[in-house]
Amino acid sequence: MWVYIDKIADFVDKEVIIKGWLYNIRSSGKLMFPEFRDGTGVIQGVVAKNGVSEKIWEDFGKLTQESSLIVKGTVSKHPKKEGVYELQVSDLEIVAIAEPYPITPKEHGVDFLADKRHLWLRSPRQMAIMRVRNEILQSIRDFMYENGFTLFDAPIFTPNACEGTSTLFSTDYFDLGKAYLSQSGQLYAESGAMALGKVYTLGPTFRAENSMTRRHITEFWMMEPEMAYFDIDDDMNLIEDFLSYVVQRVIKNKRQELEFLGRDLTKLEKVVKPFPRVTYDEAVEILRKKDIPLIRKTANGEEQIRPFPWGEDFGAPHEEAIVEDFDKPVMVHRWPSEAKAFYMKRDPDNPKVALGVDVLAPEGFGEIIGGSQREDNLDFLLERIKEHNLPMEEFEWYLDLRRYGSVPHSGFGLGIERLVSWICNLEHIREAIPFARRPNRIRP
RNA sequence: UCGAAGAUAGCUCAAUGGUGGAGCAUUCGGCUGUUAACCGAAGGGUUGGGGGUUCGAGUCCCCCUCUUCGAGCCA
Repeated sequence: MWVYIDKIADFVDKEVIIKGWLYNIRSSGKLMFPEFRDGTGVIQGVVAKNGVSEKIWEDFGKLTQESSLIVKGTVSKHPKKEGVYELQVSDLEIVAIAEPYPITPKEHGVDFLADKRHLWLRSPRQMAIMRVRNEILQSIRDFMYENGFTLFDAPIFTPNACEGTSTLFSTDYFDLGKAYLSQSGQLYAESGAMALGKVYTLGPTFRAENSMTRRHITEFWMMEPEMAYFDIDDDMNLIEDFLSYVVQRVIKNKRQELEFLGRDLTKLEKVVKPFPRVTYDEAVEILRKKDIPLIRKTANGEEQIRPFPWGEDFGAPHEEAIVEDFDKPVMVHRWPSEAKAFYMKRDPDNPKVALGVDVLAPEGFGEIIGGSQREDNLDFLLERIKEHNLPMEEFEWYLDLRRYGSVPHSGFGLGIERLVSWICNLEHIREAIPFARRPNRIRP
């Protein structure tokens, strides 16, 4: 009977068939200890020379790392290790002998592993990350579904630039000129919210930013909910509920994987609502008290250091300083409107700030969510589009949403790979997606 | 785009300006409880590319390419 390794404990003393690959093999004269993996786990086999036919013994001698095979044997408990099972092998069918495998059980450099990404994904660590990613995406879908959101897929080819064209990938689109790869589905989600009330998009987005950091990829997945009649506080309430649900569910269902990745679960267990809410003004106060300055390179290459001025965006050291006193995600809200996107609504109580919110993950993982209440007034929106020098004709359909029954509404965008990086405690975002796209890498 | 470090065997790394080595992987041999098993042997190199200094360059100098790590930008 064909069984998967993760279910092997149910088959002690029974004869089973495992279909998979050879992960490693050790031999000790008349004994061999092949390790089999099948995608669900790894199990050590025991092959005794006097327990199998001469042909099977010889066949095991031919096996190389990652050779594919089908083995038959009896499941037994490990003689020394509690809770560990072995397969007493009785038969072997070689499916394919693998050529010398480039990824050995020893250490490798990141560039080499990136070149062999299609094979690297077979290592236990990468498989654990992919299982956590799967759980994260499933829990997102479940949360949205159970809370009355409708999945509303946004197009990937777009004619317009949501926030300027400098960071867009472009391609030819028949007789219609240039098409751009979407960097956000938000504007389309807003039209969905006006139709269905609560919607979300979930799909790939693209940024042509030459950012070579551990937190950037050029193609990343984003989840963007958009809710009619939600103000900025409703938006933040949703963020709390949502993030708490996802993190706690991943801990519950993927504990083994997180532990394998060396994740400190006590830190994730603290991620339950409410989250601290810090206004931009308060955040600037924190930076001044902690003496974290703004450092800028001037035109002649000199470093200019000054106390953090109101109105500037936060860099990596600032985010870290703001987050370090908290053990939960921090919601920084009410940002200087000058620095923010055209669609954000100004605070009626203080027009200098926009009703935007950024969620900074703990432990220095930085921004994982950016959201806002949207400008619902047609005239203000027209002003903003002019101020930002955006092509008015491309936004006509978007302006219609304000012409035909405009309502207050809010939403946010969540970077899936950054969430995966944080939950898995990854050094680099390249491990958070099967095939990371970065400015210097498009293969494999 | 800027700054720093780096590129030597399939991989990870050594090598005062003076005959380029080791571990793993591969091949062969040994071992009946191995755990990144171990022991023995073998094969494996245009030292990223180009130019220069020198009796002699992996090593020093210049140019280029690529990589890594930071910064900026952002999710």
